[in-house]
Amino acid sequence: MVRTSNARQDAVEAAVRLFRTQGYSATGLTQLLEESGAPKGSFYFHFPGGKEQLALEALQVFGSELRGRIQRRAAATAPGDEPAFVRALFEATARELEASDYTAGCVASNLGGELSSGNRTIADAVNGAVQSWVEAIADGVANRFETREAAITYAATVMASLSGMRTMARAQRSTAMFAAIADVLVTSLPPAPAKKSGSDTN
Amino acid sequence: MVRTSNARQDAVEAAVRLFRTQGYSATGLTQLLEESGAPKGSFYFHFPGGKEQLALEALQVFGSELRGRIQRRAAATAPGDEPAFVRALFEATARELEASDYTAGCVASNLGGELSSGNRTIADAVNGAVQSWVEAIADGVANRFETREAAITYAATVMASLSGMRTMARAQRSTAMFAAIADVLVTSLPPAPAKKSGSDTN
DNA sequence: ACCATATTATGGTGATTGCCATAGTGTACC
DNA sequence: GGTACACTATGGCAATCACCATAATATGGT
Repeated sequence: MVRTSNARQDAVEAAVRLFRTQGYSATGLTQLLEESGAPKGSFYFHFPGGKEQLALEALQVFGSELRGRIQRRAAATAPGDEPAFVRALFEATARELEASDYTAGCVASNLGGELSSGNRTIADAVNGAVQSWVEAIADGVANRFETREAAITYAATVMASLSGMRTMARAQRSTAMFAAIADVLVTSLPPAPAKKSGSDTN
Repeated sequence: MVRTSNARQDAVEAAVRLFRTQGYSATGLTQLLEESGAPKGSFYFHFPGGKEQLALEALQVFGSELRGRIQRRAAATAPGDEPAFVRALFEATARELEASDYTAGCVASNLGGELSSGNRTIADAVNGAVQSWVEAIADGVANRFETREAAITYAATVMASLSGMRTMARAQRSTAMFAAIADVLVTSLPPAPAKKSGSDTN
């Protein structure tokens, strides 16, 4: 119960929202604090690391939210249902884009594009978030692959496609391609294994 | 030879370079003009539309350069060599990233991420560039598909994966995944057609 | 009631942002 | 040699940038 103040959380949530729609550099601290309702006076009390610290926390929050959503879908995927799992990932992204009128970008993608070249700390955090999503996707398709490495490779392909499609769809203001592209990726999913139950003794 | 001044071209080239590594908002006009050697006094003479016009021209230049590279590879692709074409696209992106020490981002991706939500003009230009790349990729794999639509869908998948992988690789400072991901996409390439020569009368 | 700490207000720092008006210089053509 | 036009220098615009020092206030535990 310690102390009560939602200023910190408000600021981070606003950062997530704004970094998604306009990126890092275009988002000023003033706009951020105004929209969040958080007081300006306490910003450097809560975030002594300044704007960069805020970005790291926003990345963390956005990262684990998305990871949670993927993990939930992966856990609900029965052996054999992997195609539906892959399709659901694209479907969910498409719905989110439509619901947001194509403003829902990706924090990791935006921060990465602007800061990967010059800020190793942020680059590492971006990479960490992305890798956690890849792992979660790999969990959802693991049954189709013999090695973890192969599952990771496939999951990375799905992740890259999702990220790239999000960017393309935002510019195009259309989600028309999502379903068809999910089909392409389902095509390269290996057939379900014979389940080591018996008949394949060699 | 009308007039001679490379100020315009210098500015656009610097814009391409800087928008690739740090994006739009993080790139100030001062930095841009300093690095390009172009004089500050004539900026609004050459670009009355200001920074946005510069962005549109940078997008145009970057877009047609990349399209040219894809088209050249597509034209050099013999029927049956489509897997090599797809692999070459990933290979080229990987080499470019390594050569630039992972600073070589994508102008369209960066401008899209920062401005798609609020600037329809830029969003349309981004979409135009991306669609031209998709078309060019589709030309390179056309032999494997019965309809143009199917080729475009596959090409869009490749494009999205390339874009997403570029972002991921920049944050990770590694191109280790590129070859394996190209393999995944080659897997979902349909087999070469029987070449309407004879044996398939039905 | 008191103290320690958590949180915020206020007001300002210098630097930089994109943009522009005005004046001037260069070169080409007649 | 003079006119027209392409180009650039200069200087400054108001606005915003991230950041911070200082002081005031709120709120907890004791």
